[in-house]
Amino acid sequence: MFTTKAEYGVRLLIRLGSHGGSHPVSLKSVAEAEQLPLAYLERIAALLKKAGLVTSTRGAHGGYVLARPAEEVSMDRVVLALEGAIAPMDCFVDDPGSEHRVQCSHHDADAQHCATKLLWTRVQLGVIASLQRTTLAELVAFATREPDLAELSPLDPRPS
Amino acid sequence: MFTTKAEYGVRLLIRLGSHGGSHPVSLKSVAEAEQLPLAYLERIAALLKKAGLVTSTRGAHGGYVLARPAEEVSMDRVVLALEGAIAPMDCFVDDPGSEHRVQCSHHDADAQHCATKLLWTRVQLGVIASLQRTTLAELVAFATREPDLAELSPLDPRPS
DNA sequence: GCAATCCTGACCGCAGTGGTAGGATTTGAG
DNA sequence: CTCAAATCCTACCACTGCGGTCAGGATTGC
Repeated sequence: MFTTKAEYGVRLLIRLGSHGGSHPVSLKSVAEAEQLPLAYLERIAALLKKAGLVTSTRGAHGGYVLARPAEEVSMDRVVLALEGAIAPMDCFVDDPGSEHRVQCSHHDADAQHCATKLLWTRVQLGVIASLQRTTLAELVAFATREPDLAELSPLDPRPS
Repeated sequence: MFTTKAEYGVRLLIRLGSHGGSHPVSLKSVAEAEQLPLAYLERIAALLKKAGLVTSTRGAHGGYVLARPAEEVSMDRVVLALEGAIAPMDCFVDDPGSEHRVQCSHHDADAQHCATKLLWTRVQLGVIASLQRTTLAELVAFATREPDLAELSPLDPRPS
């Protein structure tokens, strides 16, 4: 359904949200803490930047910072930026520009009363509603509590 | 997210539900009516039969019949039978036998407070809830009603 | 017997995912 | 000024799974 881009991208945002925000966070540190490949994470961060969810500063001691406070970041925009679309069926492209455009496999005039369209529309609304209800701040709070497993530095809960 | 197995399988069930149910419906007729490849549809029908959603009669004039009335068939069981799992993330396997078993990428004890787990759980519940609310009878009624009513308001979001 | 139909296994092209490689560019620190 | 740290960018690639085909076998009504 969703790919690892969404998984890794959300984890990256949680790391940025857990950080104070005074100075930027490098992808290298996130990749090491989350055990993710750095080169792959770079391309994921590019998606988030293109969507305006993060800002970047290049050069030494550069990195990424959340463009807006975590409370104002709802996960539907995040997943949309990372996955490109939120659609339960591949023939089901949600074009935000126009109204609800649906390219069903029932391509012709038959598509007007395509019954599966009704089903996938409900599923899509269910997914988007679940994502909209969740903010990044909520996930950050969930990730940083229960500090018994990471007492010394709650931002760096590496075991071993 | 979902594959064409779900799309084709649901359409097959709608065809079976639209039929009276007196005598079985052959896959060949459904394949021609829906413009689907017969050999592929056969394997999809096997999934529905294995899940106990349809019954089959072999031989000449054989075919498939709904195992239960369409009102008692909720779409979550249908999609589960066709897709094998309803999970927003590949590391997210819903095992109905035990409790919520989650194999997150944070594999070890760290998975206890894995923040993405919270997000994907909500999405999964949203999808399953949307599917559970929809019955096959509802889709059959939507598919068999007059087309002129559908053409007037194709975006008609009436929940009825 | 024969045709229709369900059933089964093997096979296969293709697109996308997940990841790598290699570099180019910008910037702070010494 | 130089170097290292970091973001950027493009191309490349192995692998998996999807969508589909093919061939054949098993079962039944006429």
